[in-house]
Amino acid sequence: MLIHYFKFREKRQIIKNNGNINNSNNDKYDKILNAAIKVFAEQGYYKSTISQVAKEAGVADGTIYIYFKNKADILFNFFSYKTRMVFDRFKDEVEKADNAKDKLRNLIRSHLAEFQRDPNVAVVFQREALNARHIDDVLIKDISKMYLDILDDIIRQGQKEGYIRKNFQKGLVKRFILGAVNEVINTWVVTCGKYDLVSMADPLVDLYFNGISPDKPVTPQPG
Amino acid sequence: MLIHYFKFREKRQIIKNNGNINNSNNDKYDKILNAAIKVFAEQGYYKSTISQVAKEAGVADGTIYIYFKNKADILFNFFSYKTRMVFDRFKDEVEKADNAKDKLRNLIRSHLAEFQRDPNVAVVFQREALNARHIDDVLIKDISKMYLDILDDIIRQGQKEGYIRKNFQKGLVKRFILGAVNEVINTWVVTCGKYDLVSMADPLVDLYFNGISPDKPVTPQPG
Amino acid sequence: MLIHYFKFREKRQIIKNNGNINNSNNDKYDKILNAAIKVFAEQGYYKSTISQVAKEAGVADGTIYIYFKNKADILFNFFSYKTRMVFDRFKDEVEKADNAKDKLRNLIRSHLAEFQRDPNVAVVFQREALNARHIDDVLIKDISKMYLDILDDIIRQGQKEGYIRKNFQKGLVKRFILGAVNEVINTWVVTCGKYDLVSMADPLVDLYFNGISPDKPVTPQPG
Amino acid sequence: MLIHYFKFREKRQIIKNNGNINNSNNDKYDKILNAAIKVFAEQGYYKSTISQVAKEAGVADGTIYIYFKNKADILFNFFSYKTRMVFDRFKDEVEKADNAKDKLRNLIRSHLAEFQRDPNVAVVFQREALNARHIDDVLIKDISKMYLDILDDIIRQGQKEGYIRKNFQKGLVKRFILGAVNEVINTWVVTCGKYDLVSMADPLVDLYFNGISPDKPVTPQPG
DNA sequence: CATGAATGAGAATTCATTCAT
DNA sequence: AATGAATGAATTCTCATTCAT
Repeated sequence: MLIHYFKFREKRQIIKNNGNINNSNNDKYDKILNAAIKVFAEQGYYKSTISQVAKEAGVADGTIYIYFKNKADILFNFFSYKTRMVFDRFKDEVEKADNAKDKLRNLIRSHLAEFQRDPNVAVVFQREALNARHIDDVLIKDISKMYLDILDDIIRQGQKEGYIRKNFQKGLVKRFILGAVNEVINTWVVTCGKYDLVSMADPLVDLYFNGISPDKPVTPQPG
Repeated sequence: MLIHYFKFREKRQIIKNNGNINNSNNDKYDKILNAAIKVFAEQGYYKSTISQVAKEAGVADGTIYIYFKNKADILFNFFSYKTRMVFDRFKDEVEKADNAKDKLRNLIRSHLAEFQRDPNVAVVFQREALNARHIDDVLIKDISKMYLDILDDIIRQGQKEGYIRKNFQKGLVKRFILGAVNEVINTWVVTCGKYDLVSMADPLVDLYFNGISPDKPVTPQPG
Repeated sequence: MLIHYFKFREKRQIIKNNGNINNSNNDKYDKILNAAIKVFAEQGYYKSTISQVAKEAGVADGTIYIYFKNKADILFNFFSYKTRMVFDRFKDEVEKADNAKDKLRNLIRSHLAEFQRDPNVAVVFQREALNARHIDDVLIKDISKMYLDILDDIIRQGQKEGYIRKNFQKGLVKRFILGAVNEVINTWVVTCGKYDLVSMADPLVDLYFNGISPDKPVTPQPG
Repeated sequence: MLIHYFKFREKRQIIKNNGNINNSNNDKYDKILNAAIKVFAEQGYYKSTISQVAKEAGVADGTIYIYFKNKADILFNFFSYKTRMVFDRFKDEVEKADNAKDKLRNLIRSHLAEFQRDPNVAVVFQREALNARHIDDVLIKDISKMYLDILDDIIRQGQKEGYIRKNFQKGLVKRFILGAVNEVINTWVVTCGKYDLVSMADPLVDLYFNGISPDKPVTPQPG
């Protein structure tokens, strides 16, 4: 599926790049993708119809099939195009910090900020990524891995630096971190964005590092 | 919606209880529900068809409509009947412990054990609960709340006992705990249950309490 | 179809007469038929279900198939058994009068009285007879003919007696009379029996005989 | 329901009017409606299936749902679109005459002519209007009322002019007139249009005005 | 005879996708 | 490229009828 996708993507790249900068084709691609995200966010992927997406995008039903292979391909493009962009931004933010602690803080902050900035993307990502994960979609696993790889680097660095202890399975810690952010986002989404999501970043990072215990018994542990 | 459900449930109770112990009606209700869970787990709710569920259950398509109002009602019954049972068991396990630390450990353990015991239930619950949450389903919110209420009690008790610090938003901590277990379960589900899920309980609880920091306050130690 | 029916009827006669006077089988046949009439009257034949009829009759769904070949057969029995009884009573009433004028009045009176007495029978008869007529059902045509034959006799006698003029197609006059009563009944049915139907008999017969003209120019016409 | 209908109709008007004179959209709407009328006439509304209508119209099943909301809506459109047209023609014909007698004659003539011209319309109208009347359909009652209102005007005028006597319930007379035409049409329909329906108009109107009595008051004359 | 759970053929309806314009 | 009417496969759901108990 992924291979097929990239073949297809290639073709689209041609479409997308075959002209001037204010490429109107590219515009339409984005218009449809954004419309789809909105509709998918509101109704879920399966309950959404191509007609609804077309209407939201202000194009004819048939036009969608010029820019996307089929309905599933819209979701596919969402994950690869949209989220890849987002994850790249995460990486950039992480790079800006020096130590693991600040890197993790930056990751969580930009993660929450990104999803707060575009709740529809948040909804679709959170919901459909989970679906796709269970259905075993190569692309999704790829994308999940991107995030986990960022975390991996941070943890490794943190352990070197002594900010992070070493006596645990790294895999578990990554789930622990990712799961908590996701749940915070999901809850925020369900409340329809009633509070400031980014303000959750610091308390959350605090919990990551120090847990819920009041204060730790200080037994010295060499780094 | 919940009220409607209970009215309907009542009717089914009559069917389910009107006979001997080897009640074949009850059998069929369970047979269909379990078949549905299996099919839903494999394909997702929307891609699953009634015919597939019927075939899996070894009954005719029409038979399903004797025991369930419609396709959605199967999911509805799954959440209320199946998960209510599960959550009651969680509560029982929690009760068995005295202090908050042990209670949380018991909760996480039984949670992981339960889902390891029946991975299909796990898959459907994790995936469709999230879907339903975004679509605002009263029942699902009810069920989510049950879990969060258990956590609430534990945290409150832990704060009294001194096991848990007080300087945080309780809401955030609950997400922090729930999100991490969920992610651990999801990951396990995606690997098709290749490792022992329950063994994750203790390390996870350790992370909840102590976080990822080493046990003593450290000064950054360049690697 | 009619032949088939009588074969079937025969079998039922056996059922109906195979015992004591308070034959409980016969009771059940009537109970179902009456329940069906009520349900059909409320919802129409096609929208009514066997389950509804069974519930109304206080029997199990399957029991209906002991007394009736299938759903259509219930309607069939309604027309043959119920309406045949009614039409026999019409004939009796007509016989009680001597001259054509009184005979027609008696017919119309008993017709309206009968339908007023049992509105459900009226509804089903009026509605389904028309349906059946267009679908060309032998039995229905038979029954319609019974009524028209009564009318035929009356008109013939009236013409002999000089009460009824001769210069018209008899067929048309019969439609003219039957159509008017039917419409009066239908209107009454639609108003849910809000007024006294029988009181319409005399004015209607007056219209049959004298029409809507104020008074006729008297040109002598030898009988 | 009527309101809902007009909202829907509006949408269709857009479809129907958005083009050239040989509007193929309009064609298809008519093609389906006429096909439906034919199929409904042959089998009755409930026994007819969408597939049959589609086949008769030479379109795919799904196409029907572009032009009609659902199966019931086809019947609905038949009554409002087709019969409204017919009734307007009735009114026009009535207007052409001066006195009540001629007006009634024109009404009956055009009524019979119209139904003779298109027997399928006649069948469906006669049968389904009756069904709908018992089920209480706003539109049908509306349409029935249109006819009764025309009659009302004629009777009122006739009473002023002296053509029609005054000593009766107007409601009854209207049923009397309508019922007779309907029955004449129904009988003609059942015979599959074997004779000339319009030729029944004059004798029928004669019966309306003069009834079945001979032209002078008679003393019973034993046959 | 009576029951009513089970059946499965059949109907309405939806909607992704195509293709002539 | 863009359109949107048309398509028909696929799905849900109903309900007359059967048959084991």
